Amino acid sequence: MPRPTKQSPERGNARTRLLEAARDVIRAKGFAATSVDDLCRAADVTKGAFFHHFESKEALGVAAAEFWTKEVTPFFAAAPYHQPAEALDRVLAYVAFRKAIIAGEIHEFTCLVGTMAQEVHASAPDIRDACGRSIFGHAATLEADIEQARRDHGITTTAWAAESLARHTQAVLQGGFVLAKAGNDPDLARESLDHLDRYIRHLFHVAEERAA
Amino acid sequence: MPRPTKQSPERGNARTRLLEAARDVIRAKGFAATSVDDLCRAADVTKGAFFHHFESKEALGVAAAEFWTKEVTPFFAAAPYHQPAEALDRVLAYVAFRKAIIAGEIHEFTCLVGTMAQEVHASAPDIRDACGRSIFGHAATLEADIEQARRDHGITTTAWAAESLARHTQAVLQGGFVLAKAGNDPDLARESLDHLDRYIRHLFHVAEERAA
DNA sequence: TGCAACATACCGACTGACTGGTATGTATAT
DNA sequence: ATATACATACCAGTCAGTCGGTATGTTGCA
Repeated sequence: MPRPTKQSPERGNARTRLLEAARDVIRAKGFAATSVDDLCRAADVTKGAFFHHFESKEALGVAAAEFWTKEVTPFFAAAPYHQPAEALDRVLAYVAFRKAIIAGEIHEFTCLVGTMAQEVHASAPDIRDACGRSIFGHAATLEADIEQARRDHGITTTAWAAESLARHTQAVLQGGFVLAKAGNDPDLARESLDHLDRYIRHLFHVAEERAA
Repeated sequence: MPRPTKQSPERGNARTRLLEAARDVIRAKGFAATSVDDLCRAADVTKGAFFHHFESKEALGVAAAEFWTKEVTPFFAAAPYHQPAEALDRVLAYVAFRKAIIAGEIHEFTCLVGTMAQEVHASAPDIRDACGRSIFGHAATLEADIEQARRDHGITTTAWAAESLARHTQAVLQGGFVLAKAGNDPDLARESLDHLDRYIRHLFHVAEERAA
């Protein structure tokens, strides 16, 4: 929709710059504490540009969640955890990959949509739902491999379903992020992924030494 | 410190009323989106009273986290999950208890300090640290039972420590809350606790049918 | 016992900075 | 000519925080 502009063609259009700023600033400060002016400053655009592209701050929140989805979907689709031939190995490689990309500052590796959902769940249902679609949509990308792993390993229990385990991986991730923030230590997020890895191996009756 | 007052002795003093209001309003709206006036209105006190008791909004945030700790500590200390004779049963009963108290509206059963920590982790270190003390202090109350269960069941692995598993229970809880908010469905929090229960049983090599 | 001196607990009008949002104007591409 | 993509100035409301004041209880001394 937006055309390239001559004012700052090297940095993309104002809409994209605002969404990138939202992704970065909101993860650090939260949605409510991030003002429209903060975003304009970070994106180096004026307020007129902001309200040209977004009808309201809440509309930007929805767009930011959708932008996040559009960024992470190809990122995970291209990630190396899909390579193992066996489905369970792909699931374990996913967990290992999520652990590996926990690096740098906390606001850099944590999840925009988890942060926003927790903050606005009651006051901005549109943003909350966009965040929900992002999280559960991502969880759904794990289901096929989990289902295949169940078949491969002859798992027939109805105690847990692939869909449920997929969601649980996201809960552990989000919870790890909360603890990492509360303790100001990224290792706290990694630690819970180690437990998740061990849990999944238990579910499929494989030893911990098996390579992911 | 505060003495009883004649102006409104029936509702407790202004400080306590403000902390109760903070506990309830911040869980629903988030810290940044909750204004001092919101809290004064909810607590039925004036702004003068607010700033008489709290030097700043941030100071209230710290006090609210500490108030939360002081409320939940006796609540969990008196809970029935301590009754089983065997340590592992107490740990499993804790998970079952956390699942059982997920009831009512989302903002009623979710965790104040998890919510606040996620929101202010970078902008208000004092609040973040108070939240961290609350979460990790609560986690620590589980360590003795987990350690005892390890001994009872002859678990000698160094792959996971009692301290780490205790923290992981909190991560699963916090992550479950995030998913419940994003999906606007408390069942999403309960679901992850079922996985946690199954994980712990796996770790101690006990069947799922064992009563908690 | 009485009373001055003080401390605590609150009240609510006020301030200046900042908020999300708007109105209007202009440059550029088609 | 018209639509898009901005820019600038501005607005009314809200924000955290301040300040002078009052009501009520406590302390210590005569």
